[in-house]
Amino acid sequence: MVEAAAQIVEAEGLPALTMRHLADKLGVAVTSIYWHVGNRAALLDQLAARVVAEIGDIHPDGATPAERIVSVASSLRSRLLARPELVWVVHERGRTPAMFQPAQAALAAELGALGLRGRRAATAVQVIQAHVVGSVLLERTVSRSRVDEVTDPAAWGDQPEADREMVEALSGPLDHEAVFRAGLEAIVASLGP
Amino acid sequence: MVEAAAQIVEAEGLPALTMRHLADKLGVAVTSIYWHVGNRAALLDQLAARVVAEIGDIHPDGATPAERIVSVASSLRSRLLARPELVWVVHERGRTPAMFQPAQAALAAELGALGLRGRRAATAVQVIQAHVVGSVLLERTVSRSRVDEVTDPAAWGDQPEADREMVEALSGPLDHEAVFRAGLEAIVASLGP
DNA sequence: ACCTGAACACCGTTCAAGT
DNA sequence: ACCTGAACACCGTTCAAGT
Repeated sequence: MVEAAAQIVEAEGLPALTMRHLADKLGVAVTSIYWHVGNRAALLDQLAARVVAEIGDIHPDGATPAERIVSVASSLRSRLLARPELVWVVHERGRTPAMFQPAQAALAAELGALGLRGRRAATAVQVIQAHVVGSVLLERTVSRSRVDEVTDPAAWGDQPEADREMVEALSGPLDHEAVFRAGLEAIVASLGP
Repeated sequence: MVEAAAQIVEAEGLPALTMRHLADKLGVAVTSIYWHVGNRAALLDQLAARVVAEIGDIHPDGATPAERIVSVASSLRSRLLARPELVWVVHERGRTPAMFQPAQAALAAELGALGLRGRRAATAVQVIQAHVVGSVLLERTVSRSRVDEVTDPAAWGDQPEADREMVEALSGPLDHEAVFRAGLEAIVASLGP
């Protein structure tokens, strides 16, 4: 039942998850769903709980603290990218902090190994988290938008002295992986002594 | 009419913007709205266009390129934080790239002054943009969530060797401004020679 | 040119009724 | 314990009809 709901959300988007659509998929009357889950909000909460558990299953990898920080951030990123619609449900139900808590704990341990403590460590955890979230959101944003807008360098037209190669790099297909890595490296570099 | 819609969205949230609610506020029949704007999607597009124009009105300030980069990122951040619900409409209507384009152009100019060109400059623009977006999203996320979750250090309980002061800093009220500045400084520092 | 009410298909949800 | 159909209040939207 929750599984069927998850399939609908990931395949057709959250708006497609109507109680009637779900009932049809299960071959059951709409009202039967209410007996099992209460209502739509409760159903979304169960969906969110699943994703929170999945995303929270962190396994840091690497020989040094810096490598393990990159590892945690990278796997967090790829998991968020793998289930975008369900991650959105988590956010909408206000469970984002719970989803990120295990990654925060893992990052905290590595930052401690780097000698960072207290408020400085807490800030570093959040900077890394913001970078992961921001780059994932931008990557998803591009895939949502109309191509003619992302691709059209004409939007830069009123700046004649603009760097042509850069404009093209920002207008064409973006290298999200490179952006993610560059930002992460800058952050990790700032942590050192 | 678009103004009334904007007020509803910012004050009561996007779900509260129903055609009937808007008609009531305007003292008019529901169907009259359709004559003016077509349908709900078109109304949201007009709303989005307004916000895109507002957010896009960038005025870099500062004596050095680095200072002006910080200025652009900071004013972008505060504008996004000032109208969260309407910014969300922009995102949902796929106009996020248009909303950020002027900031990208301003950042590009400053990066050029720092000697960055081509793909490297394009990546830097996106890293900065991701940082702004990520920190804004996290700040908004916290205000949405149940307090007991954000505040409860017990979630860290299974890690006895955890840094107490850091856990408290991550559990209590967060200093979003500090996170924003720390990340931005790390990124800007990575741009130099 | 602008506004209206009636009507339609679609929502989430409740409830009494069945097995 | 589990499922059902009928019914309700709410959506967005269309359309013929008014001024």
